[in-house]
Amino acid sequence: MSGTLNKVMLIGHLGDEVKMHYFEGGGCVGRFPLATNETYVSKQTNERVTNTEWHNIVVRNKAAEICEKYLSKGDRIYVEGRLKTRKWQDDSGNERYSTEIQCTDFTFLTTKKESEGQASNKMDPKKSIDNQQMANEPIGEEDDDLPF
Amino acid sequence: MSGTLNKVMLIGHLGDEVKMHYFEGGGCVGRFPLATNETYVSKQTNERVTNTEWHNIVVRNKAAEICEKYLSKGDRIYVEGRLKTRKWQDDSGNERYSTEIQCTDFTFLTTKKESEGQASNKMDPKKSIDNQQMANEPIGEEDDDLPF
Amino acid sequence: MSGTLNKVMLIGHLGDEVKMHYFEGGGCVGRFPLATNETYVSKQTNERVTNTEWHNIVVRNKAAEICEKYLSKGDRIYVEGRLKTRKWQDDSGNERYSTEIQCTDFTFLTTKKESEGQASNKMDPKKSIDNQQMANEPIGEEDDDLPF
Amino acid sequence: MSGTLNKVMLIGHLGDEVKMHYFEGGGCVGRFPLATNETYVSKQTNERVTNTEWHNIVVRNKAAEICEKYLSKGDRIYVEGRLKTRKWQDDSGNERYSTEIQCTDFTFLTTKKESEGQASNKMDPKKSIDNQQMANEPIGEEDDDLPF
DNA sequence: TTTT
DNA sequence: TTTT
Repeated sequence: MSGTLNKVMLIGHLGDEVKMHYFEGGGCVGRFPLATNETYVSKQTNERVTNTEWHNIVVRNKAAEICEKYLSKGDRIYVEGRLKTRKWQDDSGNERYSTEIQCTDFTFLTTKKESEGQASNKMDPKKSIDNQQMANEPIGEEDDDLPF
Repeated sequence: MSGTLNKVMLIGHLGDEVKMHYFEGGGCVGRFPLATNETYVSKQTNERVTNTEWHNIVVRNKAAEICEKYLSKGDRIYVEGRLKTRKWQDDSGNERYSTEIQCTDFTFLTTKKESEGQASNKMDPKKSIDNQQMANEPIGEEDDDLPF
Repeated sequence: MSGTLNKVMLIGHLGDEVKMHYFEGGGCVGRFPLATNETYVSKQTNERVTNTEWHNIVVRNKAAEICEKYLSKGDRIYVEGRLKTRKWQDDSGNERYSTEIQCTDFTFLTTKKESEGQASNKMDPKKSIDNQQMANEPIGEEDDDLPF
Repeated sequence: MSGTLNKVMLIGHLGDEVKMHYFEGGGCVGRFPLATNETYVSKQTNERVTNTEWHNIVVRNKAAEICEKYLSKGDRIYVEGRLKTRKWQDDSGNERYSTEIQCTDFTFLTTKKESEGQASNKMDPKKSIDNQQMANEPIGEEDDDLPF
C-alpha cells in the first residue's frame, strides 16, 4: 500500500556477544553491535583512512535465539533489515533518539563447527516468517501467540 | 544455512499485462516483462545512449492475483526477488535457458484510483508469507495447501 | 579490503525541501527528511496500524545541487546510501548521536515537467562519480579539487 | 533520468577460476560462475531440498584483474551488479539469450593470506570508478582510453 | 566493541 | 562447477 521501501543490508563483524532479553509473554529480543568499515585515501594527506561504523542490530524471537546460539563476538554476518529510530528519555528527561536495524533476514558468513547445517534462518521458512513478523510489531510488545 | 544471498531489486515499467496461469491444485502464477533503462554517454560518439533491459518477472499465488488486479502495462513497480535460470527444450530438442526473477516482494509505484490502499503486499503479513513461500517451491508444483 | 557492506535502500517521500549548505572550498551538502511507511495489522486490536519512519538523507556536491533543483516536499525518490552515525554535543554538553543516510545514488520517482530527462544522477557517469566520492570523505571536508 | 533500478546482490562461491579475456585496445573482462544455494523443506516429501543456482558474473578492467589475482574456485564473494541479457546466435543460427550479472562492486569474503589488505575494490575509489564505468558501456567495446 |  |  505504502509504496515505500525501507531496507538495510549489512555485512560486518559482531563487536560483542548477542544480548538477549526475554518478555513475559514468551517473546524475546536479541541485540548486538555490528561493525562495518570504510577505507579511503584522504585527498589532504594521501594516507589511507579507515572508519568504523557501528550498527545496532535487533533480532526477535526464533531468529534471536538462533543468533544467540551460533554467533559470537568477531563473527561475520550478513544482516538484512529495516531502519527504525526509537525515541527514549535520558536520566535528565531529555528526548533521545537511537537508530536500530530491525533484522528481517540474515546469513552467517563465519564458518564454525557448531553452526554447521544451522547457520542461516533461510533453511526454515517458519523462521523467516518469524523474522518477517518481527519487523511488523514494535519492540516491547510480546509475540507470545505465534500462529504456527 | 547456506551462507549465500540471491537478491534482485528492480524498479521498472511493465511491458505488458500480467499473464496468469492457474494450476489444478489451486495455485497460480503470474508473469510479466519489466523494463529498466540505462543511459550513458558513449565515449566513441559522445552521444547519449539508452539501453532497455527486459526482465521476466514471476509472481505466485496471492501476490500474483494482486498484481493481475492492480497492475497494467506501463505501470511502474518495485520488485524484489531471486534469480532463477530455468532449463527447457525448444521444438528442435535443444536445451535452452531462461532467467527469471522469482518475486518475493513488491511495491506499486504508480498511483491509480482503483489500487488506493491496496497497492502493496506489504500491508498484509499473510501476503508476504505467500511471497516468501513462493520462492521456496519450484514453479510447476501446486501450492494448494497453505498452512494458514 | 574490509570485507564489509553498508548499504541502505529507501523509497519514500520528502518531508521537506532540500536544505543546502555551502562550504568555503566550493563543496556543498544537501539534507532532507525522507518518510517511509510500514503498515501491519495489530494482533492485539486487529486494526491496521501505520508507522512512519523518518530518515535523514545527506547528499553532496553535484548530486546535492540536482536534488535541490528537481526535488520538492512530497516528491517520491529512491535513495541508496550508507549508514553513518554522527556524534555531536547538545547545548548542555551531552554527547548526542544522529544517524544519517549518506546518499551514494538516487532515482527520482515523481515525474515533473521540469525534471524531464534529468531526473536521475544515473544519466551522467560524472555525477555518479561525485556521489561515489561523496561517501568516501567525511562531511565537513571540502570536495573542491575533483581529480577529473 | 530513467527512474529505474537494476540491481543484483549475491553472496556465493566461485564454481571455477576467473577466466580473463583481453581486448586489443587494452581493456579486459573477467568471467566466473557463482553458486548460490536455496534450501527448503518440500511439502510433498517433508525432506530438505537444496537447489543450486548458477550466475554468470562479468567483471571489467581493473576490477577483473583484481578478481583474477585474488579469487580462486571455491572462494566466497559478495557481488553487486546489474542484470544484462545478451543475445547471441548458436551454430544453427538460432537466437539464444544469456543472462549475466555485470559486476559494479564486490567484496571478498574468503580470507586468504595473499589477499590481505587487497581483498576489495572498495579501498581505492579509482577502482570503484572503473567498476561504475564498466556498467556504462556494453561488453564488446574496448575501454582503452580510461581518463585516469 | 569487530575485522583486515 | 561452489559451499555447508
